[in-house]
Amino acid sequence: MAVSKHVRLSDVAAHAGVSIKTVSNVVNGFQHVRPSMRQHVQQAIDELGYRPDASGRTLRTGRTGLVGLAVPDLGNPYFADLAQRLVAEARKYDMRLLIEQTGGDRDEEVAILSGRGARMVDGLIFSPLSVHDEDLRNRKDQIPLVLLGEHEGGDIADRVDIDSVGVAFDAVTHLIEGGRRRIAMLGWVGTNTTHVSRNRRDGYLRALEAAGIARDPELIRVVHPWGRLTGKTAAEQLIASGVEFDAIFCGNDAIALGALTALREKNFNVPGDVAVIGIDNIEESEFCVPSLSTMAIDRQAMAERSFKLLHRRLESPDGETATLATPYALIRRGSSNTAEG
Amino acid sequence: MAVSKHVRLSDVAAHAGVSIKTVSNVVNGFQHVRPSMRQHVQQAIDELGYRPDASGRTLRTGRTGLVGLAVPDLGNPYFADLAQRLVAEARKYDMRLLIEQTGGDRDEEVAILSGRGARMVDGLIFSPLSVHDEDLRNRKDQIPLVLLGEHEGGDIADRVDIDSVGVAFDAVTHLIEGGRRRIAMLGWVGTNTTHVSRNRRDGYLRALEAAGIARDPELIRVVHPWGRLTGKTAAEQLIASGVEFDAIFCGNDAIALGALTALREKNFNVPGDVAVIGIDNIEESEFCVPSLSTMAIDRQAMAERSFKLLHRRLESPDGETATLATPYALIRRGSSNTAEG
DNA sequence: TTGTACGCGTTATCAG
DNA sequence: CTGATAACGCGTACAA
Repeated sequence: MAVSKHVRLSDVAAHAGVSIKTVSNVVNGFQHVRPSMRQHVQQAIDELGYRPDASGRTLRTGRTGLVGLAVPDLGNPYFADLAQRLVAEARKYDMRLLIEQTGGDRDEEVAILSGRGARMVDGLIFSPLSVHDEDLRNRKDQIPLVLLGEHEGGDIADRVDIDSVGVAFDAVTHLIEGGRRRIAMLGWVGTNTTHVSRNRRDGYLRALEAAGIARDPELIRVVHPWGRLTGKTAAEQLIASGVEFDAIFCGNDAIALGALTALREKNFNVPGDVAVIGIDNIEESEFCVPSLSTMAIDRQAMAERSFKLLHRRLESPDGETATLATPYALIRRGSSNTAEG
Repeated sequence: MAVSKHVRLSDVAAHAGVSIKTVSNVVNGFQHVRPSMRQHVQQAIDELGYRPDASGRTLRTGRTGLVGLAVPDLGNPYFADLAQRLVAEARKYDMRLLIEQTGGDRDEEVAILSGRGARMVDGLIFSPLSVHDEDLRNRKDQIPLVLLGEHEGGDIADRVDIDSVGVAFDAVTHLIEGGRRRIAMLGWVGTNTTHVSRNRRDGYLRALEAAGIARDPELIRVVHPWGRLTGKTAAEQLIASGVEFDAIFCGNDAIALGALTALREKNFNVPGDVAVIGIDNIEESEFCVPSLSTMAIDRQAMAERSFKLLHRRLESPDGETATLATPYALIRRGSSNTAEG
């Protein structure tokens, strides 16, 4: 230890020959300080290299300037991109982001909801995967919460909503409009698990129904967890099962990229024999061969709206909760371009 | 406001009919507390829903339990993967990660080095891009610093080192051993900028020299910033320039993926006509067509060693600085497999 | 416009 | 083994 003690507000005050209050006024950019005094104090601050202490300030004001971001996995390009935009957005509000990874595990998600240990963040932006509505309602922590993703229950918290049913509906409808009738879905995970899987399956089924196409349970394949390798395996099993199919709708782009690999290895022509579409529009989808048609979900809008909601909630903690919808759009690329087939 | 005041240590103490110190002892798992007393206090804690306050604790102990991570860009899969591992590693030390994005901008990097605003982290893990040695030496902030990446100056701080010269040397030597002689490099950014570019160029040149191959300035192409699109453009310009080449060594995988796209569009056969190798081993490199040969840099080891160094420094702030080397290895894949050509 | 004094919630010292 | 009390650094009534 020993070497360098911290420079305190009182040290600056002593050095400048003024009171603590005056230094504090200068540091916090208070209005009514004489310019000459301001300059004098600023010089003392610079000379001593004073920098305000976060904990003292937090203890006094109750604000940390930190926002928690809880996502399943930063290694997932979708969440990495989202995190990047949220970090950038946070700076506009003079805040910083504390990252938590849940692994999509329910216990982990619940632990984070209850604030894991310490009141350290002013708010939490949370992209849940396995957590239940009751967990959300039962949470002990009272800090502002913004939920990202599937809209499930009622007005538990502010939300930035992704209409997965609509997204899936549009994706599958695009395949149908391309003349496909035997459309497989890769990405079912079972009834008891994530909303996102269920919603995307619902959208898939509704699109089939709207087009008067009968559903075939053989075409709905489990993928768990959602990833490139699991997607590839599921596609291989689909092929091996001998079921007839002319298109694959995938729960996300990672699954779709895995499916593309499987199809290529089995010498299927995409999109000639089989059309493929994913969801997320991760960067790679634009560059793979063939390029992957997908549903773009506006992550920049998600980031901006998350902080808009959070900021509003910090200003007035007791207002009504709000839900903001996230724009999405079909991206037509090679994997579903029947003109090329 | 109004609704829920925080539950303090003293509230628990009053509720349990004991002193603050005793409650604190229980909370912090102190040794010498009677089991019956411990249970009694724990019950009071649960009933009141008490949870310790981070700022008060920090103010007293001087520890925040937060570690800053400063990287150029989380959207880059390399840094996203690194961040993911660091977040996971942090939890083993009961710490959390605060993410900062520098954009590789020097001013931004310097600002983060001086602690931007508040003493809020116990240490900083920093992957610099543009910052100079003098900036590192001049930094005001005294918190423990772990530098990630190119080893440049002396013992400014603890380091987790990447031997970029050696990495590039191995990559280019692999191409040479495959019979290539006209090897282009995509990823030069000019003399005044990042160390990583300079070091990888040095490795490239040394490998050529070791094999007795003359260097050709025409083959060294600028790419800035390092990305997929810029890589593709640089490859297109290389092709358009009419220079003869039979291999491309790329500064990183993103550039290489862009180059692969350009080569495919111009109907080059990879690896038949042109072999390609990158650096980083991002996930996509394994799945693209043809799969991309690359140099794997052990990011898991980097994450573990970063925290090892940080922890050591927190324990003994005045010890000698250490530099730990990061393992790396050649990953042979389709893009350089001459047997397939 | 500037100075004084207090409290935010925690941990550490030291006496009992 | 437990209790009283003093810091930690800051912001802010309130007084001047």
